Amino acid sequence: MSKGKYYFSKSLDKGLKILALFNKEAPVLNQSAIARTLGLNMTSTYRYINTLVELGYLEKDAKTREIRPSILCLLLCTNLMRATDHLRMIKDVVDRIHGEHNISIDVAFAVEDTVARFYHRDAEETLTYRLPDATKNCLHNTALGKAYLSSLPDDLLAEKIDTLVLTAKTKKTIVDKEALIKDLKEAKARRYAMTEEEFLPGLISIGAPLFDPISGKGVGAVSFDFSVLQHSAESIRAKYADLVRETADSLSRLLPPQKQRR
Amino acid sequence: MSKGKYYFSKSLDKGLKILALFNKEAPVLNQSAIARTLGLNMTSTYRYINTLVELGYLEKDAKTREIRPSILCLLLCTNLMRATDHLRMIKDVVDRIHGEHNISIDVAFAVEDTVARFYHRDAEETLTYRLPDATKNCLHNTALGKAYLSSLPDDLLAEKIDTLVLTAKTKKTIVDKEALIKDLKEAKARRYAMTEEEFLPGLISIGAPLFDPISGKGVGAVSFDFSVLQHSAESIRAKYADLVRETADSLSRLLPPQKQRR
DNA sequence: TTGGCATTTAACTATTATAGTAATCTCTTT
DNA sequence: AAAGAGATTACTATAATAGTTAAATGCCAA
Repeated sequence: MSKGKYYFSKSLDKGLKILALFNKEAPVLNQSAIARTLGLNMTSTYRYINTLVELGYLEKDAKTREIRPSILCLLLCTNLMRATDHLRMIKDVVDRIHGEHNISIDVAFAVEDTVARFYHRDAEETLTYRLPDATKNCLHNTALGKAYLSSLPDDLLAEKIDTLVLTAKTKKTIVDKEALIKDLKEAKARRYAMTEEEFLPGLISIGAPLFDPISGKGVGAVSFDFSVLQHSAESIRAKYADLVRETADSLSRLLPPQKQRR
Repeated sequence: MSKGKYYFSKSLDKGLKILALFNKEAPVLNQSAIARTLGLNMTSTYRYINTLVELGYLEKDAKTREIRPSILCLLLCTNLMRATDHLRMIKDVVDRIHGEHNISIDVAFAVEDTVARFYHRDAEETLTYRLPDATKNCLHNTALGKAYLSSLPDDLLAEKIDTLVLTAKTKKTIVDKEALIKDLKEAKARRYAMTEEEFLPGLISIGAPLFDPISGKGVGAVSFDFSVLQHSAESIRAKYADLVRETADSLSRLLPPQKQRR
């Protein structure tokens, strides 16, 4: 076993990778698909699936052999989600700002190449604590993503940008890496980022980064969203730049101290 | 390796057992507590925790060494919960009944000795899809629990009852096993169960069991809850017995086919 | 500061679990 | 009935883990 990975359980890794395959788009899978996706052979795949079935986290249709997360799995998830309940305080802050200013608000965290939306509030939305939509490929074209990127130190930013594929969601999306870096530098200087119809036509957003309260590292962002029909970019800057920065600061103070990677 | 467990990964089992330790009451744990609870030695505990930390599902406070589920873990949970989205249809049915009759409704599933409440709707409650409260020790004193028990075949019921501890939540709680069995037989015959202040003084509930649409096995229950101040047991029977049975039937039709255990 | 205590991490192998091949079984389709 | 795809089982060499022991680290009190 390689020295650095002496305290790493590959079996656990694989089992969790199987669980992580299930989502809204793939609520049901079969063994072959799992084996293929993870690059495992059928026997190992069978072993891990069987383990998860025996433990009750997955269930297998007796006839079709289709595999899906079970009710027990949901229970596990719920408990885990309850364990991170500090995040509910985020909701309270967002609700307050939303109530006072009647604006659409998003809070998201960056997890590897994904932006995980944690809380979202807008006009017709009355759900509470409706949970993350994970969106890939939006670091360069949303205020959330750009605010987060602007929080990174130069070396890490360069590294991230390097791996990004700047897909053009709209005509205004920034697709040139140099231009993006320039935009992010400006955002960093003024402590907020803006997107003007770079993600969706008609959508203007202003966002500020969230920082881990202990380490000071950027971990996510908060953004306010507006329609071009109601607001111009200039009026948004004038009216909301301070608010979005203050909101980001309030939220940052609520965050759980971030992980230490060994 | 014992023959029957040839296809069972102990490592995955242990890793998941660690994850399953976290909940609202225990949002943060340390290595010793985990080792103690699971009966693992420190090295193995360290290995699995370390694996989960490296994978990003847990995070460890650099100073205090406290361990907690991370944002990535929440993301996993959310995805898994989204995968079981058929359960959202349950919400729709419950909302409809709630809207038409303005009654408090609970839907729960039995998972081993636990009743996991899936959806709950009452007067002041406007949350959507607020997820399970797992409650132990309520099979004998709630309409949900009794309805579920009444759905079991005699042999399985006898087995369950055997392991139950009939704690007296109120003066009216049935604490005699023979009396409980008699009560459940009546419930089975009329296809609904009732509790009259057996769980909480002032609370009367009527519940009907949910059955897996394929196997026909009992998997949970739905109940309506009333206050003694507004309703008598007799009026509830007269008014809601049919409705609760029909609701249970509607919900049963929506359930995902249940797991097959090998 | 030092020493004592508790907790965490690391090194080290015997033991055990797992990977992967190949064989078998079980459906589905033709 | 035959062919084929997917799932399951048997079987071992190989790789991973358990558990012992030891070292490091952090914490607290003197």
